[in-house]
Amino acid sequence: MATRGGKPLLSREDWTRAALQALERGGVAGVAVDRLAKELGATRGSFYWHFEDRDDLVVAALEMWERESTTDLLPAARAVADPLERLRLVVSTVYESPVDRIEISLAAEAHEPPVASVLARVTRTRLDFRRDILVELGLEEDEAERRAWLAYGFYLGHHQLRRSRRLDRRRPKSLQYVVDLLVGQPAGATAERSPTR
Amino acid sequence: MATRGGKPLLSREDWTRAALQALERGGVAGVAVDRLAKELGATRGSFYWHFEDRDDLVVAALEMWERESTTDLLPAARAVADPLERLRLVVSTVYESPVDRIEISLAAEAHEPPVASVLARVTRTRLDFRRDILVELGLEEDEAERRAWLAYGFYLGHHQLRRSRRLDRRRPKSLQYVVDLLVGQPAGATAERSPTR
DNA sequence: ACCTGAACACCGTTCAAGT
DNA sequence: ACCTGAACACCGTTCAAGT
Repeated sequence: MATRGGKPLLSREDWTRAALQALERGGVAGVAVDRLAKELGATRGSFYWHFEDRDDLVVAALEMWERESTTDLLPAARAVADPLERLRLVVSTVYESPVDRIEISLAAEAHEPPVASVLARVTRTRLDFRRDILVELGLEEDEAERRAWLAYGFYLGHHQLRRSRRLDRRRPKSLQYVVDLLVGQPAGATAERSPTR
Repeated sequence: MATRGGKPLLSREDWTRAALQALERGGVAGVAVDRLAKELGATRGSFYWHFEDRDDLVVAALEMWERESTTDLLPAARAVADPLERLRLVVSTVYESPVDRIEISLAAEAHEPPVASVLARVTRTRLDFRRDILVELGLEEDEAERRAWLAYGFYLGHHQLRRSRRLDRRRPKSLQYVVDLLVGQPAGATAERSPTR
C-alpha cells in the first residue's frame, strides 16, 4: 500500500466506506466532508482529488447501500419456488428486520440530485419483485400492480413508524397478517359484507 | 403596529410563519435562521430575542403544521356517522391529496429533539382515529389495531413513493381498493386458499 | 499522482452596545 | 423591549503550492 509520511494514501473507496457509515448514523445530512477528513486524518483539500464534490461522494455511498440492501438479497429470495412462501420470506426477513436508517433519510431527499436516481432504481426493483409474486399467485396484472403498491408503500411507512421507540411498541408482533390481506378477498367480493364475524 | 426606523417590529409569529414556509419548501434542513433574517429584513441577532435557538423555531413551526394538517381536520371527519363512509372520506381527502412535503421530511428526523414530540402526538392521533373506525366496523380490538397500523403505515409510505415523479405514474388511480382490503377477508379465512379465481 | 494550507461563503450562536 | 454588529465555530469549495 502506498504511503506518505508514514500515513497510507487514501483511496476513493476509503472515503466512500467512511461516508456510508456516516450515512447510517446521521442520514444524508450527516455526511460532512470536514468531519470525514478529520476522522481519516486528511484535509478537505485532499477529498477533492478523489471526488467532484460532496454529491459525488453521497452517490458513491448510496450505491454501496443499494448493493448491500437490495441487489445482493435478490438471488436468495428468487431461489424459493413457491410464490406464497417467497412473499412470507420477504416479509419476515425484510419487513421485520431492524430499521434501516438510510432508507428513512432518503425519503426526505427523494428528488434531490444525489438521491433521486439510486432511490428510483431500488424502488422499481422492489415494486416489480412484489408484483411478480402476486401475478404468480393468480392475481390479474392490474390488481397485482395495485397490491404491490400497497405492499411496498406499507413497507416504507412501517419502517418510518418504527423509528419512534414509543410507537414501535404498538407495532404488531408479526406481519404475516399483511400477507394474508394482500392475497385475500376484498370486502364486497363475497355476498355479505360483515367482516370477521 | 410598533415600528422602528420605518420598519415594523417582528413578532414571534412572523418568524414562525416564515419558518413554516421554509419547512414546506426545503424540509427541516431548509429552515435557516440566516436566510429567514435576510428575507424578513432583520439580523440573526434579532432572532435570538424571540427564540431560544433554532430548535425552538422549528418546534413552533411544526406545531403550526400540526394544527393545520391534523387537529383542524378531525371535526369534519367525525361528523360522518357511517364508519365505512368515514374511512372512505379519509382515504379520498387525505391519502389522495397533494403530497405533504413536511410529512416526509419529518420521517428522517423522527427522533431528533425538535421533531420527536410533535410527530409522536400527530401519529398517535391518526392511528387511534383509524383503529376506532375499524372497531366500529366490527373488527376485534387486536385486529383493528393491526389493520390501523397497516392503514397508516401505508399512508406514510404511499406519500413517500409519490415524491418521485416517475414512480407517481405507477400509483393506482384510486385507493379505495385499500379500504376494501382493510375491511375484507384475509386469505385462509374461507375454506379454500386460491385468490381471486 | 496525491496532498496541504489558506482563502472565501454560508450558517448557528453569543454578547456588548445601541435606541 | 427589541434590535444591530461584530465575533467565533463549522462546513463546502477552490486553488496555488508542495512532495
